[in-house]
Amino acid sequence: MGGGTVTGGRPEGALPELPEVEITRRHLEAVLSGRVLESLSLTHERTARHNASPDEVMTRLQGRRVMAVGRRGKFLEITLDDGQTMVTHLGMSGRWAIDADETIPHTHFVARLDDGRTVSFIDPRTFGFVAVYDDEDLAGSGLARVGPDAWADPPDVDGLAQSLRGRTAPIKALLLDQTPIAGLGNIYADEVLFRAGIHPLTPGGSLDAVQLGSVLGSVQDVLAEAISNGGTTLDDLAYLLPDGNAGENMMSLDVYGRKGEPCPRCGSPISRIVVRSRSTHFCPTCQAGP
DNA sequence: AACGATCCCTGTTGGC
DNA sequence: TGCCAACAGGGATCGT
Repeated sequence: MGGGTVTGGRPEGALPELPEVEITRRHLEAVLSGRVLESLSLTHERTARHNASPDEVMTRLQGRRVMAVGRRGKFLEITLDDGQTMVTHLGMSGRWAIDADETIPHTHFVARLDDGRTVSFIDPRTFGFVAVYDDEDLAGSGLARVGPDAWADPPDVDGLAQSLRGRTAPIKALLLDQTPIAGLGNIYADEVLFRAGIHPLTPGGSLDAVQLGSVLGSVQDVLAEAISNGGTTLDDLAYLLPDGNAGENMMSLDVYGRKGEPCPRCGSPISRIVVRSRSTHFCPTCQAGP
């Protein structure tokens, strides 16, 4: 067990990426849509860091009705009835829980709804946040810099080619950048490149149309599988779905966290390198070097 | 502009 | 056994 550590060559911990955020969105949508936020409790300064203070967040949310729960990349956008938007990001260790025990450690935010239910934000490492924006705030926020959603609004080959043109950074780094395509994190970026047969250090701008098509197809395959499996829980104490269950996608990971294990396609030992300070797993045979 | 480095943060672990 | 440095990573920010 453990958060973000390596044991026996297998990293553990929670890494909320697009599938985990999408599953969270669906749960929150079911509970929040049409409901009024009656009472708020935001008890951690850092969780409110995108606003002036926790008090400001609570005041601006108080009494608002939820109109819609959307998602772009790994950001959740909760549209309110007065034109404001509540934006939340799970960071590394954040999760939303429904009707949870409010004494769970690292519970930084609780909203009680007009039907008596509650939604809680639990985030040990506080990389996540809860923010309230008006339109002007939103335009200057991190959400405004996020590119097309990898699942709901994926770019086509020409669009991706255009955003990668001339880029010399490794494709792994560009997949994590959230600008060319939004929603992939460290796990699924590695899985996508494995399925596409592309070495993670390949300069992004050097990929041809066939390779970009393969990347985009792999993105859809990897995300569809992860969502249908309920997301990836690497650690039964870390990432949990809002209903408290664990995702079952870990068994479907081909390369992430499998350094030294045989490639599921060719049997070569999986390699681990570091790209942009992020652990990167690939098959040296199936993903020939740049 | 593009790219890389640095920082934030905490639970867990491996080394001593 | 116990202490503690090292490690994991998304996004913001800054320097080159």
